[in-house]
Amino acid sequence: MAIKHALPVTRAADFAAWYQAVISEADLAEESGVRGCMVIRPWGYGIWERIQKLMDARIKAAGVENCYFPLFIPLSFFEKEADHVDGFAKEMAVVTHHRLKGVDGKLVPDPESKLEEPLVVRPTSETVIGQAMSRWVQSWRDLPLLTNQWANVVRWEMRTRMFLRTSEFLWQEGHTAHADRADALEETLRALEMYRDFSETALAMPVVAGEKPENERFPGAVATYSIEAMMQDGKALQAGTSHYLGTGFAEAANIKYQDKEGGQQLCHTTSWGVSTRLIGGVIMVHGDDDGLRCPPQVAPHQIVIVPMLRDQPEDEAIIAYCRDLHKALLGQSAFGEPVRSHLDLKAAKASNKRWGWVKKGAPIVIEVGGRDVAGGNVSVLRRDRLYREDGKIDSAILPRDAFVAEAAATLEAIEKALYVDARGFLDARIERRIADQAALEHHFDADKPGWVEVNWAKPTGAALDKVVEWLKGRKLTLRNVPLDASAAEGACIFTGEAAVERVLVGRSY
RNA sequence: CGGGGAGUAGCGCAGUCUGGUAGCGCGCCUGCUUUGGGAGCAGGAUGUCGCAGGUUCGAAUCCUGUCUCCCCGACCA
Repeated sequence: MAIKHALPVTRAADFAAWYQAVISEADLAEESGVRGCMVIRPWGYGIWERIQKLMDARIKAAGVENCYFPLFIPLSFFEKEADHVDGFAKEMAVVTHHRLKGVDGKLVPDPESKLEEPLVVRPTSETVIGQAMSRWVQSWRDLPLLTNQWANVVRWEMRTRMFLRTSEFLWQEGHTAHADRADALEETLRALEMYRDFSETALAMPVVAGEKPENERFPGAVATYSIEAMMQDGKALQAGTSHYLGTGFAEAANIKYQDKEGGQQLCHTTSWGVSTRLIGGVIMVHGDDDGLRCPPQVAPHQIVIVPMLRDQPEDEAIIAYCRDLHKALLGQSAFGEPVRSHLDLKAAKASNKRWGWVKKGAPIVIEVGGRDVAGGNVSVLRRDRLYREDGKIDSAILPRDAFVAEAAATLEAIEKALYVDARGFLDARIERRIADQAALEHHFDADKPGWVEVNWAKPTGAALDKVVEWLKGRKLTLRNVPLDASAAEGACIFTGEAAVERVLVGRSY
């Protein structure tokens, strides 16, 4: 008998529709009525708050300090860095007036209130932070300058998708200034490694860290690095980026320091960020046909207790038993933090509550009925393995005390199981033996083909454009050059020249 | 931004061609029954038909404009 899943559409039937179903059925986010902008609901925002908390701790541990910079950036700041302008000019929201006026019952911008200089809503903050850095950095003793901000940014995207590409999104942007190239590059790679570790540890989402090819660089950057995660449809998602900006932004914003010899030197700057896009990645890496499977470290509630109430006198005893269980769980510690237990006392039918938490992806759902109370047991549902082999719900009856004692270890086991599954999926779908373009093209005819790692000569300029054009015709993109790839041997798959490194090719979001 | 599709109750839809004052399923509310579970029966509530104009005695329906969403493309840290 076919399993009756909680979602109206399966991944296999329609991956894009499934993705949207998870977001809506798990109450992660919804449409806002504003083009490209979403309302992030408590469960979705709760995941973001967990991401913030864990990432912020890592950022601070690296000696980076949080600040806050303005949402509005004067147009003139942007004009100073040519590549940066080119990169973002097409997608900026611009504020031109500061007052409205009633005309025929409608509110319109008051022509009298036109701004001398338009303000753009930040798409990223290199320019305005650079402005501050130029004041903060005077001497070599002020370096390195390590700052970060948690903020919203706006990019007027042509095509938006919940969490993956929204006009407004939430992120953190680290901005640092250094005395020389080596120090700045080290910071760039430190941030990249921080993202790799965070993604794989906290989100159980395996990634490939590497350097982006020239055509994929951040506008104005000298080098861009990324972590790339593989979604269950085989597409790549750029889940985090880190840029070495050279001295371009320092030049534009006049970030200079006096060195030990008394000379004036330009700083080398970096910037790096991860965003609410990570949540889209978690959905497409861990979700299944019953909804989200939320990694325990970022689950707002790790264990949800659902009392099986029947409007009968024994309900009181069940609730008391659940409260006691809830309290015992809160006293446990998993991943070095108190366990996040939630007692669901909402006046809804127990079975509906259970399926609601399954769809939201709560790692462990506990059901407690009269018989459990009598026997001192709990009924345990692990979200990472919902069904038994026969297709029935895999609900285990365990002694209460044993469950409590094992709860933290179980959460850690779930986190690990999610990672192992996703890692297996990723590793099985990186093809490294393809040596010519015909085979490359053929490979992507398959279902969920994943990525291909090939030799290439790292062409630049027009030669690179030609490669990118060829790939584009097949809906393919260059993802990154993995830092841990083996050395290239032989000819470039695209140009036939001697290969210098290995690059990942795949479809992407 | 170009091509295509769509907006009617919380959700999914019918009704639109052929204008006559809004309906179905699920969900929701109430009651009864049921009880290791995604229940059954009965009754009930919920809509300025995306928004704004226009045509008309009369508009969910016809016309114009506009907003939002989905798919494809272009674009895209």
